[in-house]
Amino acid sequence: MQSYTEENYLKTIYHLAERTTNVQTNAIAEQMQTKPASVTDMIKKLADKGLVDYIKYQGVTLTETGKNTAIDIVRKHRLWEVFLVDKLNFKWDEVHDVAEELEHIRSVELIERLDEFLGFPKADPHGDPIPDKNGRFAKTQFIKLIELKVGDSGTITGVSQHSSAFLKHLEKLGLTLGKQIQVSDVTDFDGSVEIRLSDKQVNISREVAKHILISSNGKN
Amino acid sequence: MQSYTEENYLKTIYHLAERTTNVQTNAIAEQMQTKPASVTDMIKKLADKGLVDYIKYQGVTLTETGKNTAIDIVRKHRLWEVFLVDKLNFKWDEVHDVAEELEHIRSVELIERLDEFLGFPKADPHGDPIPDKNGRFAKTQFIKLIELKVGDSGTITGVSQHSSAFLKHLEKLGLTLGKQIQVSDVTDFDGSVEIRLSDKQVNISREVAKHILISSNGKN
DNA sequence: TTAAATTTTTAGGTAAATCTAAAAATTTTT
DNA sequence: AAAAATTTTTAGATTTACCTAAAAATTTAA
Ligand SMILES: [Mn+2]
Ligand SMILES: [Mn+2]
Ligand SMILES: [Mn+2]
Ligand SMILES: [Mn+2]
Repeated sequence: MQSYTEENYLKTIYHLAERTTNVQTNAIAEQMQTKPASVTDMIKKLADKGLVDYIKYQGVTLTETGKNTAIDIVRKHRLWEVFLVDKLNFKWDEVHDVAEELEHIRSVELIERLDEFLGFPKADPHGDPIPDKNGRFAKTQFIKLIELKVGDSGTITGVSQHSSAFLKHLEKLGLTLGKQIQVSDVTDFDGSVEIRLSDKQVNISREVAKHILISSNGKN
Repeated sequence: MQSYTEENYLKTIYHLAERTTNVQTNAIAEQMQTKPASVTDMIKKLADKGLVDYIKYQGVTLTETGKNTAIDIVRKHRLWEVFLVDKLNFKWDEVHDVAEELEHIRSVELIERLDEFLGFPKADPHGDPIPDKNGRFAKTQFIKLIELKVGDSGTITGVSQHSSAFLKHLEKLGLTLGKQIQVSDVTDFDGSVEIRLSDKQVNISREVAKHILISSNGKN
């Protein structure tokens, strides 16, 4: 049984490992809003518990057990987010912090029943896949909107930035999950992207386009 | 902002104060499954924070702030219990431990929306009243079943014992909330009570009868 | 291939919530 | 009103999760 803190470290390491091969102390510290020295302390503890493999100065990797634990927390986080949005009418930009607390509630029964109550959802409100109770989930194949060429089209299926400001911005532009889009132009001046939606046309900065994930309908 | 531990202490003191006027260190220790020395430490801290009034060797009482905080936790505990039973199909004997964790989730918005989602319930699965968002709730007037005389009837509206064993026992006997009962006999030998239900007759020990709460339909 | 910059670890400490053992205060019993 | 029993507090430690400052290792740049 892990403390909330240990669980948060495992989750952070898991997410960092999705992007980089070897996860560095400083990266963990930044993510956890703590100091590198504290991270080193915790890594040693997690290593003692067999949750991470650790060689001094070489970063960490999750062990099988550690990875399973992390995935379980991710599962809980995402299921609670679905609950908050689908059942309690929260907006997609309001759920993260509460889910951050709820994910630590320890009851296998609770999560299985919640999953069922929600209809075994496959993705959370941000398009992220929800692992099933055995920790399995499809590795979704997204393309960043920024990578599309003029004329390409697809469906918004996720975001790679969960800040409230970003999500609110997308909402205002009508760029929400499930929306069908087509890139109609890329501005020479600043690289901003012109998007055609079913009913309107919007312009988004490169920065925004980087964090919108598209499931492509192939080239057009 | 209080820690989970502080919240649990406040809630325990609140519940003990419902029964006794001055709440003793040892009583808190027993309830919290900890040592009296630890309780003294925590009481001092709560007193420093203005959540309890404390005079050495004289026990504690909650301040207005302390009491409001405690009631808020009780509200959350009971709302989550309703959620677990009504929405996730938990039995009334399965919800306590999970609610014990959920009650500490800190989000005013979450609880208000949960309350609404549940239809603003007035009582939890054990018949205990749920404070509204201003901390107000009707002080329910119960009679213990043990206090009824032969011939008296009423409705089961609560229990004063939340252990799984006790609740399972009641369930097996068909003595659940809302059931109409009449005392048909009190056994001379062991004081056990004979109860008439709509469809059957059951016998319960004095110990069980002490913990069933009845809203009386008056004498009969 | 040194020197400089960066990353990571170690050393030593703090605060919260516990504990045990022993002392002090209060209450109950003779 | 003593003595005995009970309750409560104090003293001194421990564990967890942090911290700062400084040392050590690694990586990058000159
Ligand atoms: Mn968290
Ligand atoms: Mn999410
Ligand atoms: Mn609790
Ligand atoms: Mn209850």
